[in-house]
Formats: sequence, C-alpha cells, structure tokens
Amino acid sequence: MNEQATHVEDILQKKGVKPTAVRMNVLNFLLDQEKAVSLKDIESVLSRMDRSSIFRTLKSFEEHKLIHSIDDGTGMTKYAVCAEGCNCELEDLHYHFYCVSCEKTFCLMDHPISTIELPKNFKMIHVNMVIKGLCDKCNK
Amino acid sequence: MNEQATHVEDILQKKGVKPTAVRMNVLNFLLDQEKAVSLKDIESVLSRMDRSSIFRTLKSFEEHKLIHSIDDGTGMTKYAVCAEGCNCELEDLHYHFYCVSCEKTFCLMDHPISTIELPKNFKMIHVNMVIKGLCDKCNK
DNA sequence: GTAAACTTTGCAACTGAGTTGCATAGGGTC
DNA sequence: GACCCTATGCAACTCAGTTGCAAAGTTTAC
Ligand SMILES: [Mn+2]
Ligand SMILES: [Mn+2]
Ligand SMILES: [Zn+2]
Ligand SMILES: [Zn+2]
Repeated sequence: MNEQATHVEDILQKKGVKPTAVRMNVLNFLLDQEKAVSLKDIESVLSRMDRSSIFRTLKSFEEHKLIHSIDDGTGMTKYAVCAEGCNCELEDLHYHFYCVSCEKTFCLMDHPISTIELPKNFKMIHVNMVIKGLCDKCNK
Repeated sequence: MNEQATHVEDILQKKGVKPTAVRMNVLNFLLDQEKAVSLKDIESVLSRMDRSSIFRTLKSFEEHKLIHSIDDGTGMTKYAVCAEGCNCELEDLHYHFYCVSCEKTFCLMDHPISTIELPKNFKMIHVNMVIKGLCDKCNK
C-alpha cells in the first residue's frame, strides 16, 4: 500500500468511515482537486465504479463531515473536501465562487460568512452562498 | 375588465411583455404572494393553464426583469416579483431566506448584498445567496 | 374584410441528475 | 467453513425542467 493510500485511509478512519476501495478512490480524487466537483466528474474519472456507489459514498462523506456540498446553480451539486478542523458549523461556512466562463466552482475559504443581520426572530442554521462571475484566469 | 386586470396589464406593457391571459394570470398570482413560489405552486393554482406555458411565461418574465429566480436548494426554482425600480443589477441583489420548518422562501429585500471581498482579479456578476434556518413564525 | 405572417398555447414526449430496491460480493467473527 | 453484516453494481425509477410540434389566437399586409 502506497503513502497516498495510507493517508486517505487514515482520514477515513479518523472521521468514522470504513475505508473501502470506492471510498478511498473517491476521497483521493476529491483531495486532488482545486475546484469543487460533481458526481458526474467523479464518475467519469473513476469509471470502473458505479454511479450509485459513488453517490452513496458522497452522502456518507457528507454525513461524516468529510466533505460539504455546494448548490452552485448549474443543476449539478458540487462537492469539496472540508478544511482541517471543519465541523460544518456556522463558523466554518464560506462563500463559493462559480466562474461563468471556465465553469469551475471554488471554495473561498478565506472569506468566511460574516454575521448577516436577519429580520427579527429569524434564526440562521445554514447557508448556501454562491457568487457568480469571472475567476482570475478568465477575467482578462 | 377589472382594476386588478388593468394593473397587471400595465405592468406587463411597461416591461415590454405582451399581456396575454396566461401572463396576466401568472403575474397576478405572483403579486399576491408574500413568499417566492415554484412553477409547481403556480401550476396547482392556475390548473387550467399548461405547465409549459407557465414555464415559458416565467422565463419570459425573468428575461424582462419582471421577476427573479432563487435557487433555494430544495430542487425547485422559486420566483418572486422584482421590487419597484429593480433592474436585476448587482445593487438590486439581496439575501433570500429558506425556512426549514415551514419551507417558505423569502426575499430579504431590506438586506442588500454588501460588497464581498473577492480574491484578486475575481469579478462578481451575480449572486445566489440563501440563508437557511427558522423564520419568525417557526422560531418558537 | 380576408389572407398571410407571426406569436402564444397545450399536449406529449423527452432529458438528466438524483435516488432506490434488490441481489450479489466482500470482510469480519466465531 | 458457516454466519452475519456492510458495501457494491445494476437496473429501474422519480421528478423538475425542457423541447418539438401542431392548433389556436393575434397582428399585419393587401
Ligand atoms: Mn466550500
Ligand atoms: Mn428575492
Ligand atoms: Zn474561470
Ligand atoms: Zn417558517
């Protein structure tokens, strides 16, 4: 077993997910990305693995707070690995950026959601904040 | 023709949409709402009208900046009438609130999107900001 | 006024992401 | 090895959204 493999195995163990072949492959792929990816993205790379297995893997990862999902308005949910120490609580939430040109979705980890004033008695539990525009590479 | 009818007719005229029966009915219904509604919501009320006609009406309204759409994460796009003077530009964008209890989606018109600092060279064109939680009526 | 041209509408069929039931395969326990 | 529980693959299904097309309605041209 190579180093990479032990690495993802450790992560899965730590988050309470039994490390299976599918799960290790999916996590490995997710860790490689600089952008958030869709089920289809994963499917097309890990083509030997079944869509529903990958789907269930993603659900399980999300439940165990290993990844978070982003609804970027494209009609395909995107997934990205949570940052170190993330517990998917309010303080871990951040903006996401969808580039309308290259169609990549990014986590803006350095831009946490500042307190948003809500109408009286409204309570925030979660957010899905997506900014659409041009990323640095496409904004020429 | 009653007063309500002339009212929606005027609005449609002003926004450059030919006032037809379907369009006037849809706009009338939208104006009645305190929350954002889905195609299905409209369909179930204006049941004599066809889904695709309502769908195309909504697309047309959106293109003519009569309404804006909200992806609140429920899997069904919601629509709400734009405020007076709205041009769907950056300064018209506002937060939306989805109540996880009563499942209503609200426009937080009084909460415009403040300038969000983006990574260098990123350009914001649009946003879809959804806060999920409990509305005042459900937050007991 | 009538015919031609264009627009809107209703219907039905389709798309595609997501989801589920179920049988089989895999892994651990005794 | 027999037993048990979980993960996986496959196929079928769901459901919001979308499209092609013909009929109905409206506008324009003569
Ligand atoms: Mn993220
Ligand atoms: Mn709104
Ligand atoms: Zn880009
Ligand atoms: Zn509520």
